[in-house]
Amino acid sequence: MSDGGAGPAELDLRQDSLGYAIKRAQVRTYEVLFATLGPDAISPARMTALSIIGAQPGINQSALAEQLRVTRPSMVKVIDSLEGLGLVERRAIPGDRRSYSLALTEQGRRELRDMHEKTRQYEARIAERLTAQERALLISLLEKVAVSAVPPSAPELAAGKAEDQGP
Amino acid sequence: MSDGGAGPAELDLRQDSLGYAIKRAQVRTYEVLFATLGPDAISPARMTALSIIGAQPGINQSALAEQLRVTRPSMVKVIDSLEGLGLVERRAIPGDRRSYSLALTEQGRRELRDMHEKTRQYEARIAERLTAQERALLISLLEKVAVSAVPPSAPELAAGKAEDQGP
DNA sequence: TATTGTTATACTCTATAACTATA
DNA sequence: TATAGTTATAGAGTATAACAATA
Repeated sequence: MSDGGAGPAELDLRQDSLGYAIKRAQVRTYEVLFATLGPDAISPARMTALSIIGAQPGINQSALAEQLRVTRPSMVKVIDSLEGLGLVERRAIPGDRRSYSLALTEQGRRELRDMHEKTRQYEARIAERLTAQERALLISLLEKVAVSAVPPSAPELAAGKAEDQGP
Repeated sequence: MSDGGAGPAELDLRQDSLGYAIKRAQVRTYEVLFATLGPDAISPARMTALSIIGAQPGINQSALAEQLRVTRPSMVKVIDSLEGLGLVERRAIPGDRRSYSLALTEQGRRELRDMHEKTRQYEARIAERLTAQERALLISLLEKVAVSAVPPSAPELAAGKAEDQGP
């Protein structure tokens, strides 16, 4: 084959690929998310951080970093920005002066409620072609993928390429 | 609520969220992908570019950029790196000296075949908890999400935050 | 004029390594 | 010694703007 082709579609990596189907859906949902939230929205990782702090007030940065799957240094910047926006507070903990207790400010709670309303629209849009049953089924099937086993030594290998967990 | 909490889990953005379920599954599949491919693998975007060039030999950079959903300047770097690795060639087109005809080299074809074998393992791993029927169902449901309508003016708003399309 | 590819530049996000303070 | 947070630095990936060559 002198034209540089690799032959028929057998070698098309996108053909019958669950991984590709997930990635494509995720890219599209992010397009819808950004369009729904508007240009001034905080990033998905920040949204999730805000949501976790709201749901688990008092959590510290290390535990939050673990849940978001980012490193501690990366977490610092996220909290810095959320604090700079007046959405989150670092509060001193009486018993342990090494760490902070993270908490939402009043403005943070307002922002979270507003985000919750906007993400309801977003959720409706990305599921517009699904019945309620299909949507629930899709979520449960995705859960099964999300708990698939990572091969040995995977965390290390994947370390440099990880992505944050976002809505 | 003086502890900074936002109330009960109603405001947990990750609760009953299709968007979050998709993102979580995608993050996990990438962990498995990187672990399966090993540390020296080319990036998912490069893999997809290679696959598209293999399936559509002669495609030019602009058309490829469109399929990968990246800008032309970004495409230049991807092709530069694939050419630097000896996997892809820019060939002159007799009729139009503005653009190149992209084609795989022999090494590029070998690389693509090798990637195809590795991604088979990867696909098996991420689907390990699914039956064949569930896997097919999941893909078809994800397709419905991937074609969900982007709200008005979405492409512009999402432009600065887009991600590449990967396997 | 429109299209293709390129360069220059900058931004966001993430990581690793080394450090300080505290336990 | 171990843990929490921080700083400094670097790398990958993406974008926009401006430009040259060609159609």
